[in-house]
Amino acid sequence: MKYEHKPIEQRWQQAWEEAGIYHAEAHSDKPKFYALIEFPYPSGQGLHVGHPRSYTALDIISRKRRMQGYNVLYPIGWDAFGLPTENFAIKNHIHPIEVTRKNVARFKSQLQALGISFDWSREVNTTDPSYYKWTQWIFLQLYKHGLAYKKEMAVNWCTSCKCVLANEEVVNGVCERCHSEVVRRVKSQWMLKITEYAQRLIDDLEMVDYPDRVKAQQINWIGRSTGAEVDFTTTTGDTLTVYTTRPDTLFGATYMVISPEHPMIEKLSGVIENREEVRSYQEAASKKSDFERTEMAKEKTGVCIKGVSAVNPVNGREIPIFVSDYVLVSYGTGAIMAVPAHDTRDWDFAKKFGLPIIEVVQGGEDVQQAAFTDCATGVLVNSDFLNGLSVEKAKARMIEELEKTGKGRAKVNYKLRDWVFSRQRYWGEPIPIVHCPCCGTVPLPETELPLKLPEVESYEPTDTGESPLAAMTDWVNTTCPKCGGPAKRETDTMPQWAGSSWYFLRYMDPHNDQALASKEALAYWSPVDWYNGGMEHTTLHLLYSRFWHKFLYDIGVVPTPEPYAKRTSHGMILGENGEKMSKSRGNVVNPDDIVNEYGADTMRMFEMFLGDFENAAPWKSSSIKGCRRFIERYFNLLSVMTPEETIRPEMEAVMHRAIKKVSDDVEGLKFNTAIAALMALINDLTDTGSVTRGELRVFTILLSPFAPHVAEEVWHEGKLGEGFAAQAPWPVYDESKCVEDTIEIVVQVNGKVRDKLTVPADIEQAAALEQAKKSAKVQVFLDGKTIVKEIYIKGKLVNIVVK
RNA sequence: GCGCCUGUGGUGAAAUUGGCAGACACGCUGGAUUUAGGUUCCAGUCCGAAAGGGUGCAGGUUCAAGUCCUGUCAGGCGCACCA
Repeated sequence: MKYEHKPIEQRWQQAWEEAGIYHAEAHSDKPKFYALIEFPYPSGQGLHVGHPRSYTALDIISRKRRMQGYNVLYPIGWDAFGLPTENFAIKNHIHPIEVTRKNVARFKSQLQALGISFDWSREVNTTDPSYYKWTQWIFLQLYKHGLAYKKEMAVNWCTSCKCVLANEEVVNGVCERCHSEVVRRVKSQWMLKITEYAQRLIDDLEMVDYPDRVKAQQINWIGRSTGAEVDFTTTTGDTLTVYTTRPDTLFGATYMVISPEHPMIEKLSGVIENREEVRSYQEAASKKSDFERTEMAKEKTGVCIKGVSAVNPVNGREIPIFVSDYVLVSYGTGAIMAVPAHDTRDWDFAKKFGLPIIEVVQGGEDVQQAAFTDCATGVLVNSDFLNGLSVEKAKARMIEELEKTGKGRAKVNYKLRDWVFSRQRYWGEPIPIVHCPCCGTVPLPETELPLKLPEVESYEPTDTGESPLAAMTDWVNTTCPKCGGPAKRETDTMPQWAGSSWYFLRYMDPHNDQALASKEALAYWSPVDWYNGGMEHTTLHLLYSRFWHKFLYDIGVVPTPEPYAKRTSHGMILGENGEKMSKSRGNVVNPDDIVNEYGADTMRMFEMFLGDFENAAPWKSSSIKGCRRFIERYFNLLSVMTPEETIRPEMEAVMHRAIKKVSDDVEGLKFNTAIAALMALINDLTDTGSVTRGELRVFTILLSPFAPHVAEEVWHEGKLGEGFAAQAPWPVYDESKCVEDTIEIVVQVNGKVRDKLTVPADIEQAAALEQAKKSAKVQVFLDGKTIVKEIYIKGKLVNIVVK
């Protein structure tokens, strides 16, 4: 019988579906296991080879868990709102609903062809009104708790998408999605107060099992810093508050800098002598894109504000105030005290404008030549009561002094900004808010959810910065839920991150129309036990959803403070040339071609065998054959199977070791070495020319999470057991059977291998050494030398050190 | 600048965490089966005749280092005028 993947894979996919064996049970006495992968955006390109890497990995885990007696939830859905769909729809004059429906159908068939054991009965779609009803509901709760607010502010505006972007979506000054220029625009935007959760988002990382690199990146992004706010008075009698992480250097402040957007400029415009100069600088700064403004190593620019100066609160010294765009309005107080001796940016600025540089921390080179920024070794000088203190102590002492005199206070700051939550596009969740001329901003009553997107012909983005929904007057004009008078709907929609911030909750109870999920379902399934996804979402989706979940926890909707107990991250699959796969590079591989030619089982094995799951791995088409060959060799075992139900004694140790190796490696995401172990095992089995039914049964179970279709076929053809292979109990290894009676140990002389001995596995030091010294090969190197030291590592080696 | 990761045969990679470097696979070489081979099977395959030498480079710790420490080079990822 020849291995033919197509009929085998079709047959079992259908049989599993009909039997519904991958459906999670709503109630069960079994322990629960919730495995989650990042649900895909159903793009027009279809499935990418990167998708199956993640999906197959957790499929293997999920299948193993089922076989270990867990009630497993491994769901799938569609993160289907988003710009590519909308743009495609506009270009081709097809409604986004229709585009989405088609793309979903394609993705679905592609995923089903891979034999991923998703529970398709719980499929969700973020664009489904019965789904986004609850996205809108969560928004209303955020609004009611003061965490959603509308604010006029400078935002990132993508010139191509014609839409605002969150800070997280701007990469190197360009749009993360389309790589077009991002400029600053002042707009009224809906914001979510993620900053309110900054500290908890850091602290609670302690409660979860995430890779260190993920935690580090989130902590970095949140960017906590500790320091002090210091109040400077101005010669006009106003207060200018700055934030600094180096209050110890306050005596070295020789000038101040405020950002071009700082409100003080407006306030003091009457006394500023060089108003025009300042104003034109402000204008120039506002025209710059984020990229221009933050470009590295650029020349500092600025203007000295004439007619007003600041007074250093600790020494009464009067110092000039500058306006410069190297100070950001969005961080701290938008104003700084400049200590050029100990800050490189201030130093650059001071040098350019000829400002004094006063050393207050000793220990570096000449501060006139370069700023000395090392906090660890310096000692304070020129600083009155701080003189002689270490930087660390001086910081504490200064804060104490400031608090005592009321001129400042300890302060913690975060780089994290609030989340810009509105988008000026059609294909997103409408924000359920009404603007009433009498009542102001009015939330839609929950009973009116979902607020559906209007079905219209045209939804092109506008250049004016208004959402396309604004043009749909029938929809926009409404009545105020509060006073009943005429009012207008909010026309911005939510970003794509909205629907994905809570989708894992919906899977727990996907058809509930009373709540986003029932209390019972949430209590049973929470938290997600294992979430695998890409590193690229670390400071986007992963952070956003942790924020939403914490909020939902606070208002009593969900039972756990963290959504995901364990997070792992797969590496990217690169093109065969080692570069990122992309159309322009011409190195894209279509997963359909592999599935057609070699079969889903080979495709799955191959992607898992590629390399370390957590690191990037280049595609290597030549090794697909190796996986296919392995599956064929396995399939052919059927023809040499003998009817014995037992495992032959000489196979016992290799068998148990393979069970242990595969079981452990799967848990540690070491799929490549788990497969290597299966390959080694089949080599051992085929060396003997035959296999017993008992051996083939164990092998089939071990293989089935990786290559479920062929395993199922062999299970039935070989009559290896009742029911499906996919439901067979996972084998348990016997530690005592993993070891052979005799082992080989290495004998080294001075660290060099000189002989290998076959000895009883439990041999003790004295016996091992004695036998080692008897070896003729070893004696050559001992001859005429004195033994200085003898080392014995049990079961491994003997090392004799001679002189 | 800050944070993180990687560097091992011709190739993708392993190495029980300090104990035989190169498992497993691809490729290649030779042989067998076959009318044929882009099939299957068997043998070989880090370099070197050997002694020996080999994990980006230079040191160090250790009986023993791919693994630990110091320095350095190269590549990648994230953040970045965050005071």
